[in-house]
Amino acid sequence: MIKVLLYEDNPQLREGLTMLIGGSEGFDVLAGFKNCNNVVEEVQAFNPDVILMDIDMPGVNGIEGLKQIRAVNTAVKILMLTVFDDNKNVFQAISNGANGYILKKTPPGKLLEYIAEANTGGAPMTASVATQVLKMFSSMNNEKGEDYNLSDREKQVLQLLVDGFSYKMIASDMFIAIDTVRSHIKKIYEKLHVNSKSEAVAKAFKDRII
Amino acid sequence: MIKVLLYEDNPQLREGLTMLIGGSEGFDVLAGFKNCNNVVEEVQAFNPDVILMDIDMPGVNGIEGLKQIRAVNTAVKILMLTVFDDNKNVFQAISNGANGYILKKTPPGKLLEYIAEANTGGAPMTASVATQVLKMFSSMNNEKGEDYNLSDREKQVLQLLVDGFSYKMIASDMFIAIDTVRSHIKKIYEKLHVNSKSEAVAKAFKDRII
DNA sequence: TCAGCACTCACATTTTTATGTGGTTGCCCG
DNA sequence: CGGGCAACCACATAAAAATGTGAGTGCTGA
Repeated sequence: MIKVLLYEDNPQLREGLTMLIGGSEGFDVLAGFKNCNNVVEEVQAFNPDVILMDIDMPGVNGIEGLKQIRAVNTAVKILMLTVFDDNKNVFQAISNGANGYILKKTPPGKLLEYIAEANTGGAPMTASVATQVLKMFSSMNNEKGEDYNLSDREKQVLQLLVDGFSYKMIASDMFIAIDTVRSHIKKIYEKLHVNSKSEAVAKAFKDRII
Repeated sequence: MIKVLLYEDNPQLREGLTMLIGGSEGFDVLAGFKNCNNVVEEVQAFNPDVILMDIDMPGVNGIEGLKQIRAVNTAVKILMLTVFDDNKNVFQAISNGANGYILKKTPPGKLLEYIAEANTGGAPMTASVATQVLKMFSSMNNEKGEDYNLSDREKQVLQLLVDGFSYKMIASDMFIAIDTVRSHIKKIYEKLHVNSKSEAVAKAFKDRII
């Protein structure tokens, strides 16, 4: 039995969802609320498996509610439910630990499926939302700079530098002499056009070499 | 009629997929290939709507194939198909413009649904993959974990360290004595729980202090 | 087969960092 | 008004890193 908590300001929709979900085999609607003003207390009191959270609500909105819940509970599954799949809200929601993001126009059958999916650790998303997420993701990560073509060994050394290892530690970790570590590092500096450990580390992060 | 192109090295699976998809109403399998060695030419010749792309193939693998296609064609929908939902591949795939990422264990009915969804601009994803994507996303965007409460001056010094400045340079840049730089840095190390410049730099990046 | 390159190691020297132990100012807040 | 703290400075020493020069091995590809 999947225990569901509802947050939705529209009384008709809230009723409708309660009927639909509560009337289905395997689902139980614990309660429904019209805003997130006491969301933390309510979640703690009811201890649901899945929360359906509308975004556009008066008072404390869904994103804010999501944050508040996540501040004290990272286990409960939270499905954002909204009319629009606007970029900003999607971004905010998933950045703050929402487990899924579905549109209100989702057909009833699908909705139940999504809730079940979220409950078992999935991340149900309306297709259009998924598309947005992928776009955001790829736009964020596309500018891998140059290659610097470090050799495997050099990459390995650089990784250890990033992890805060000293030359001595790297040497013992890689089973080579400390002087060998030195020459690797000298080579790395040449390739990255830097001349200190910390610059190399910074560059490794900036250019996502590691 | 959705025109589909298949890339899958396993002959049985390729045949099976061809049967399944080609035998379904509204779908047409144009061709199937066992590797991506001539992927660009093939895609241009057949001009499919959707490409099903296996990741683990000998020769040019699926990720590489994806890149090559995207270099010349950003319109065709590409669905990655794989046995594992390992982090690295998912990341690579979506960073390079895949439209979806589904596991081979996906039931036949779902598969057709996914292809149709991709064709209409959706981003079908196996739930476990979607979960991963959300995790990656939120881990990339989580606002600075701890605070470490560095003072303004300390933040300034750390910033210069990240920029590759030596103590001497920091001193002249900030118009303070090198010994003052030292004491600032010692304090920073205490607060960040590190004991070397490069560790501090790494932490600055990881925890987005800068 | 020969040049190029990655990888390995050695020795020496200088520079930079890290650590420790002091101290002085000036500000804010109880 | 006095304690706490950020910011400043000094001296000393040990450890680590950076730089230079040189050299052997083994693989690869022209």
